[in-house]
Parts: sequence; structure tokens; C-alpha cells
Amino acid sequence: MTAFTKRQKEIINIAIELIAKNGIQYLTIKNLSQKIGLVESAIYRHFASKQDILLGILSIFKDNKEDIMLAIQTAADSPLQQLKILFNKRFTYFSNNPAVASVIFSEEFFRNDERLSQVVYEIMETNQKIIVQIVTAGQNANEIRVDLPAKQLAFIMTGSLRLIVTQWRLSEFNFDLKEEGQKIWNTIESMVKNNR
Amino acid sequence: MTAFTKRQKEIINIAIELIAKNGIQYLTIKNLSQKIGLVESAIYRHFASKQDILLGILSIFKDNKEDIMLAIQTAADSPLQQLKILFNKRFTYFSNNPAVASVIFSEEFFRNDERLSQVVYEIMETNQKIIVQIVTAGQNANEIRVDLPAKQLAFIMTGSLRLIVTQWRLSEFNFDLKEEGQKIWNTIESMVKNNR
DNA sequence: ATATTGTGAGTGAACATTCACACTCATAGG
DNA sequence: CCTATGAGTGTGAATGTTCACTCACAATAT
Repeated sequence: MTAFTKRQKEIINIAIELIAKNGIQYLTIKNLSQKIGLVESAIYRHFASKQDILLGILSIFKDNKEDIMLAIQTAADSPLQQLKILFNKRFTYFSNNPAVASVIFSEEFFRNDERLSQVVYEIMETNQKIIVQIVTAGQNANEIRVDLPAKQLAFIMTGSLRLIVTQWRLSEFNFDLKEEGQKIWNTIESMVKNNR
Repeated sequence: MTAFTKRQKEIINIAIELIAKNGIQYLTIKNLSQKIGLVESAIYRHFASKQDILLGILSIFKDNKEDIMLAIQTAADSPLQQLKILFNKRFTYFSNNPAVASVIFSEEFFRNDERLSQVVYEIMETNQKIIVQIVTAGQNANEIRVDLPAKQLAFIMTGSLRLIVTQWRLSEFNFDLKEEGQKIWNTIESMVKNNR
């Protein structure tokens, strides 16, 4: 959406690195400026506030999400295939950008910040809607069990996705997220698949 | 485990209240002492550090968890019944103690605190083990599908539980956790149940 | 009279943010 | 071609706030 200058992108990327390595609490203007090789106040030449930096991180995630959606829609596979791709791409993205996961899942941290928590909430919401939509399509195509509400199936999928990412973060990224995520998806798939 | 004095219990309870109302970031010694009607330094007559207060909250949760486990084992129902009771009791507990959920799910917040994150991790771990155990029993009793690994089924259950609690917290507790949790459980149950 | 609990003032650290000042450069006017 | 202007960017010092925690002293209770 918003166009970022070169420096702004640099700041966002280093912020992402810092969060990935040490958690969101470690993202301070001081640490950020030191890592970039500037003085603290210089950061404010590029962002009005720390909040805006975090919003910048989230906007990058939003862009990626839209890319994923496009990729899925053009790959006109079956709904179950689409979901598989969706989860897969998400895991890949988090693998390459662990900090984004840290930011996305830091709702508690943003609780006192109206703006940030709203954006995070929106991302969660949109995400959920997309999955519900695909699940519903799968039910209509008789590919997914119809005796269970799409909303709840989507919910269970999202919950599992989130938990595996959380555990991966807490383990300091010491297992292959894509691999483990794939396994979880396979299990979910065989639970929701319509056996004729 | 540890025996708390009257005042210590009072402090823990008020800390829980504060967290429930405004999130874990709102738990400061100042807010805590004001709400109790003491002066900040007085808190340190009862706890050596803020960390110890948080550990106190977690220890209370541990006690409750043990109670739940006992209740389940004595209620010698079928594994699926046991899981239903387990989830139900947990939802009830969180409904009555919203702050505990906030603390339990604040892994990111504790990331820079070795001790706290370890305790939270242990709780998560133990929890997972218990569910795996019951699921395995259910598979042995031919009540739960055997074509899916118990570990992953347990994982999906935990993920769903966590997500519903998280959403409930983020919505400022504006839906009935027990009711919605029950629905989720029913969906999970019909997915994992062995149809003959 | 002694241990327990409470008080008030204070300390030092971390933090986001501000501000006056300085440097760099691209470009418009002479 | 030179130079004046001004926008963009960087600097160093400072500000004000919040926070956990300490300590000498006082009240209270057993």
C-alpha cells in the first residue's frame, strides 16, 4: 500500500530482524538505531513514532497475504488443494520471516495500543473469512464433510496453524516449520475430507 | 505447592484482577499497591520481586490443573467423555479467572525471563502430554480413529482451545466461553470419533 | 521486646520522543 | 559556471515519564 523510502524499508527490515532474534520487547529505538548505525533521533526523520514502524511491518505482511491470495485463486485447484497451498505458503513465509509471526501473534503486547491491535485483529479476521470461504466451497463441491459448520472447521484449522507457529517461535525455531506444518495439515485434511 | 500467607493470597488475587481487566502490561507494582491500599514498598514485604508474584499466579493455576486431573480420573468415563470434561472444566476455570488465561498465554511477554517462560512452557508441555495420553487410551478403546497420530490429534485440540480463549480475551470477554468452547469441542469430537 | 508489616523518600535504569544545530546535495537564478 | 536556497537527513544533548526496587525509620502485634 504505502510506498516506503529506501531508509524506511531498511528500518523495517532491521526491526524485523531484531524482533525475530530477541522478541518484540527487544525492539527499542535505541537497539534499532544502533543496529542501523544511526543515532536514536535519526529514526524519527523516517518514522513519526515507533507505532508507525510496527504498522510498517504489518503492512508488509498484508502485502504478502494478498500475493498468497492471488496465487491461490489463479491456481484453480480443488478447495482442499487451495487450503493446502494456503497453509504451505504461510509456513514458508513465516520460516523466512520469523519476526512477522512474532508481531502478528503479539496481540497481548498491543492491547494498550488501539491502532495496532485493530490492525492485528483485522488481519486475523480477514484470514478467517478466507478460510471459511474456501471450506464452504469445498463443502459445496462435496469434497469436505458437510455435517460440520464451515466456520468451526476454519477455526480449528487456524488454531492449529497458530499453535504450531507459536511453538516454533518458543523453541527458538529449532524445528522445520514447513515440515511439521505439513504434517498437521495432512491430519486435518484427513479429518475433514468427505469419504464419499 | 508453596503455602501463601493471607496477604500474599490477597496480592495474587488483586494482581489477577488487574491483569484480567487491562492486560498483563498493566500489572505494575504501583497499580497493584494502589488497588490494595498499600504503599509500593509494602509489596516487597510479601514478595521478593514482581517475578515471584507472577510465579504465584502460575502456581495457583497448577493447583487447579491438578484438581481437574483428579476429577477426570475418578470420573471413570470413556476417553472421549474425559476429554469433554477436561475441556469443559478448563473453559469454566478461565471464565472465572480470565487473568490466568492472560498470564498463561503471555509467552512472548516472558521471553526475556528465563524462569517464567520455563514455567509456562512446562504447563503447556504437561497439558499436551495429558491429552495425548487420553487420546491414546481412546484409540486403544477403539473410540477414536486410529489412522491419525495421537500426538497430532492432541495438538489440534490444544490449538483450538487456545485460539478460542485468545479470541475471547481479545473480544473483552464478550461471548460465553463455555458455550463456544463446547461447540468447538463437539466439532472436534465428531471429527476424531471412530465411526464404528 | 522482638518479629512482622507498613511508610515515604529516593535511586537508577530504560524508554520514547523533542529540539536546536550541522551537514549534504540538488537545483533555480544571476 | 558559480552560488544561494531549501529540503532531506544526521547529531548530541536533553526531557519527562514509567518502572522495579531499596532503605532508614515508624507503627503494630504478639
